[in-house]
Amino acid sequence: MTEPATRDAELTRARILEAAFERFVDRGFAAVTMRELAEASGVTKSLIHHHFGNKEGLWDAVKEMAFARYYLGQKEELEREGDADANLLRNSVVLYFRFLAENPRVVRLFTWTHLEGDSSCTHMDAELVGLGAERVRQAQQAGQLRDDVNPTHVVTTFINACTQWFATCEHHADWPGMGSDEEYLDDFLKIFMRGLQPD
Amino acid sequence: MTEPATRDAELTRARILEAAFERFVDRGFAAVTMRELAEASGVTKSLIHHHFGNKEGLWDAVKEMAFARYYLGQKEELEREGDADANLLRNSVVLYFRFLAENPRVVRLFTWTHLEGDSSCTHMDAELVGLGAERVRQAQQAGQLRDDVNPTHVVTTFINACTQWFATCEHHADWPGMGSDEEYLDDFLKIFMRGLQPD
DNA sequence: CGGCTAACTGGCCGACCGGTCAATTGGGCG
DNA sequence: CGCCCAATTGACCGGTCGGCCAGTTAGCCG
Repeated sequence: MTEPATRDAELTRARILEAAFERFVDRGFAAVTMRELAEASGVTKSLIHHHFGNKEGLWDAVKEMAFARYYLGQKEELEREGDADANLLRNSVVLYFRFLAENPRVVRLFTWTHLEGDSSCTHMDAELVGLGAERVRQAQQAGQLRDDVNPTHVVTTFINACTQWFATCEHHADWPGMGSDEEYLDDFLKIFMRGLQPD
Repeated sequence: MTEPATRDAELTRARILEAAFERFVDRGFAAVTMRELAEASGVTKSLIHHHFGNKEGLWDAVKEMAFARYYLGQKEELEREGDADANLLRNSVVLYFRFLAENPRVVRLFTWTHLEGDSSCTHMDAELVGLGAERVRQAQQAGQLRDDVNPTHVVTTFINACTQWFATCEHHADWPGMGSDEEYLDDFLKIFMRGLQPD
């Protein structure tokens, strides 16, 4: 990286955060060293301690930053929508799937976070799922979706099906019979949307 | 742990593997030390090196053991079945879901493995999914399932929906609106099975 | 201009890491 | 019994870890 012409604490923090985000998400908290992060962000190890306290503090800051980006993006999409009908649900699935496709690091970040039992994103996630579930509930009451399933489970089902797809995509990329991202999405939507049609 | 009365290489290996499995799966490869594993399995660090070469060798052996258990169990279930109809698919979902519920460490093992980009289980997984997809294809040809979806995607969809549920279960255990394992499974099956009904 | 504070550096520390090696022990086999 | 080899031990190694601290530098404000 190019050196900053002048001292800028905010810029320095951002550069450290970006380098740490990449590496923590790619290889995991324990496998990344402070020395490596210092070199990658063009500062000294001591400076990272100065700004973030210790390694855990840096990791927390990385997660907070990434979660905030994710949360704001998702919430914006959720609130942009109009009437709660079947098409809205379909659209939400597509948007979520596309978001994950374009932000593979987010999937990995959530995976690491869940593995280490960190619950710092629980409330954020709960709120987003709650908003989605409310839309499903409205569509159920409008007779647009079958109403004998828990709206929260509807949202969770498609989140799970999308998230796990990208969590394992390198793994099954070239299996026989496995299609592309878009083909999987199409087939999932066929099953999911017909499975939710009212009687 | 109690000490072995007599020297038994096979038993020693098994005890090391078990202690390593627990800890690697709970906290990840990089966060576990050889010293800790030695103490936990009641042997010296040198003995672990004697039996498994180095830390990576032990991790590989742990994965190999766990994958073999998983693979044999799943294959047995897949081959026990009778005619390929809709009910068989439903039953496969239930069996897979129950297996993950009873073996939460397996979910974590796969998650770690995927995160670190290890493809050692790719062929095993591909074979199991292939077997399942073949059953789906048979049911499609028998007119028991809709035939305008890729059979591999059908299997992948339910695997993803089940796996990710358990990968995040601690995370959403007490969210408002979220039901129990069985309630989620019921709702997923409602959506999934109706979504796959032939026209 | 001068001083104060925060940004930033380099060197150092004790702890602990994975791994090695020579020595010891014990069980099985001729 | 006595040999032999694998199982097992404990001491030790060089390297690296996260963190600390005393000192330096640059911008900002009065």
